[in-house]
Amino acid sequence: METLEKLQEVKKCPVQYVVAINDALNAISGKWKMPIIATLLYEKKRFKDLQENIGKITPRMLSKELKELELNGIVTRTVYDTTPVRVEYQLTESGKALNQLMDAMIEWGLEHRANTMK
Amino acid sequence: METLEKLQEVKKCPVQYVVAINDALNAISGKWKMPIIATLLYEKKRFKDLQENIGKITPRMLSKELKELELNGIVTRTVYDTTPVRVEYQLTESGKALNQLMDAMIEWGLEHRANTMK
DNA sequence: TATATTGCTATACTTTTGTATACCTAACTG
DNA sequence: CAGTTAGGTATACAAAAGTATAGCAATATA
Repeated sequence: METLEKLQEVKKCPVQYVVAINDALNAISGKWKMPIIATLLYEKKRFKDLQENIGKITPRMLSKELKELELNGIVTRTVYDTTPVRVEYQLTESGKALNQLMDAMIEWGLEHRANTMK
Repeated sequence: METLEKLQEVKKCPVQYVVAINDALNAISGKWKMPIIATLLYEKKRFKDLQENIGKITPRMLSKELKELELNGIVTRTVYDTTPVRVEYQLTESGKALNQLMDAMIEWGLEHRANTMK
């Protein structure tokens, strides 16, 4: 019986699902990833634009987060060979698809507030 | 033009949405919340059951996380006045509803792996 | 009486995450 | 030629998150 339960659990949650959830968490966790992604959902932006849009973020954090997002395939960084150089950040397909995930979070969040207030 | 853009942004993302996303992030962020919630999705459990199911979590972390989850309305804690006392943890409606959010994360995660491998 | 189990808490520590402040290069602006 | 802008980096530090280890009260079990 115990073994059966374990088997059912395994059936319900294969390893790739765990990995998938982990990837998603890595994509959105932390203080600044959501603001950055949300800003880029609207349109691609330059470093300074992001800084101004987001507000209190330090250049160090913005730089660090953008690097991580790029490494994780959420954002692409394009350097234009103009003078002065322009650097543009935009969401990849995966990055844009986070929109759906944000919707699911909003849905849950609103419902949760409704639940806990009643 | 700039002001218009700002207005559009506000329209697209009202404050309650930001709050909702924040609530969702608080519910699922960190190393242990997902494992705990996933375990409880299956059925309500006692402290020791959770410890055994999850594996390497220390009692300190489990205790801390459960308290936080309870405070945030994700989990309820019930003490049965038996000898010895039994304490059972189970998901609230909001807690159970995180299932949908997990599905969205899995969907995104799988698609993301497919994207980045191609 | 000695040991085990449940449901934790206490203390001290390490690691990760985020902040503050200053600075750099290359170009352009007045 | 001093100051500004873009796109950052370097260094030091503070705060948050997580780990390791020990212990405790109340019962139950051998």
